Amino acid sequence: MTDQFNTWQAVQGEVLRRIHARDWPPGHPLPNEVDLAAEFGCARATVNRALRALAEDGILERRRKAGTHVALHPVSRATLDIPIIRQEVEAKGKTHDYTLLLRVTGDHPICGKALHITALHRADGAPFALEDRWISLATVPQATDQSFTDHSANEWLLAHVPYTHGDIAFSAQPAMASEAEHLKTSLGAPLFITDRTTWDHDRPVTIVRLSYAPGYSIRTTIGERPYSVLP
Amino acid sequence: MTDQFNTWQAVQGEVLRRIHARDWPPGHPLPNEVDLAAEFGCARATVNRALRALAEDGILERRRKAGTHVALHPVSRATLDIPIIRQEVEAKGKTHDYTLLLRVTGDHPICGKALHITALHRADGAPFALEDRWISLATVPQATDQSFTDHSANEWLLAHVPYTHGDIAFSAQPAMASEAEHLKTSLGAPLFITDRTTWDHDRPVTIVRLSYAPGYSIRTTIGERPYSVLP
DNA sequence: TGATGTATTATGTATGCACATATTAATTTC
DNA sequence: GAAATTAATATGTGCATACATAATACATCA
Repeated sequence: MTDQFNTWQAVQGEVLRRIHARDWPPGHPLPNEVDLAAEFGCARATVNRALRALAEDGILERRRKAGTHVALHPVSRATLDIPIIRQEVEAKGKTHDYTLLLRVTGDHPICGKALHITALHRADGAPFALEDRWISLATVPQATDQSFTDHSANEWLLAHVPYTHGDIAFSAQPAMASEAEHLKTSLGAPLFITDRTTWDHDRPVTIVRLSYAPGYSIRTTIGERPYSVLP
Repeated sequence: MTDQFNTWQAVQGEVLRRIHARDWPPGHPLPNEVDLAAEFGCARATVNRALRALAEDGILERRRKAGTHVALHPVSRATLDIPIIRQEVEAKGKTHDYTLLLRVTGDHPICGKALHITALHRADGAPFALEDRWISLATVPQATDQSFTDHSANEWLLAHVPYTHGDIAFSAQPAMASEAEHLKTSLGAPLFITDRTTWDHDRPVTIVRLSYAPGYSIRTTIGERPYSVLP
């Protein structure tokens, strides 16, 4: 016990320091929790807390009995916060504006009988994103009562309809005629697209495609963590 | 204590169930940890573990003294795993192939004196992604000794050079002349772009732009979690 | 030799307790 | 009445202990 590291952040900082200093290079096994706890002069639970957090970030790999190793290929694990569009626009210091373009009922291969909505989001008056959404009426019958003229379906759904899980895909697609028209860009211009499907257990809730105006990007960070909290 | 929920997963499942069932709608306060522990018949630490995990996922918001509330706008929090390109290609069941196109030294506004590398990644022979990279020679002098003809800089850096943090941006950009040529697509075609910068403390390590061939998308899921692990 | 069962081991997690800390609410002071 | 002080409270975290569980390593047996 050369030093005292008695908070889990301090332990985590010291482990990170050793990894960065290449005392423990990629693939290298760490001492077991009991030994580390003895060395750091803290409880095993504290070491566990620190190592578990690092494993969740993809920096360490842990297997029962096999022990803890520094990840061989430390996949950059980034956390994306996907806000509602109004918040996204307002976070840029611009005013959000919303126009409903279409609201009809129709059939969708996944949603079944569904409300089909198209809307345009603007930031300071300029086109920001085009929303093309299907809301399953089997799962969300109360959507029929909503006009979606004042507030976006995005926001109303989050606040009033629960979901258990979903999936998102990001891609780059050429602007189709309707997209080019509403986003005031040229046909075939590169658009950043997000396709999202959300479910409540096994029932589809909504399927939405957001086409962002040219110049849009999403940003995030990797490995940003309190570093080396010395005791 | 109506029922016994003595694992943190069981507690988490029950809390999620109540949120989804709208017993606790968005913005609603939860009972404090002591009361929940009494109700669930478990230790407070177990409740804490469950609620902390939900807060990390953005489902709950917790503040000391103020208590725990169901998130008002449960921002979809998605975790992206950004693998090295070889793994990404091989995960699709294709064979990865790599060609170094350029390797010169030059100056970069952020990296300073740097190694400039351009390379093409292929999947089953078809262009997959174009890599345009600067490696700071002040931070990574040993890069000079690497030819980068056999293995990608991507992989070598991860295995041999530590970094503490970085940032990533995703966007859609029209193909420039060199991109169109190497990715065998037309000028101005929509490309999915990732720009990444990594740092070791305050020193830049590498700056890389990956331009993916048309049709590429990244996918992830939200809220995918073991649900309702009953006791 | 090869398959199978068993012991060992490192992590995973529950418990009860204690104290730390942030933040709100109440109270006092000017 | 406003500002500063104090008290109350919910979460945050540490510790020691115990047992659970997964996975490896070893021994056993056909």
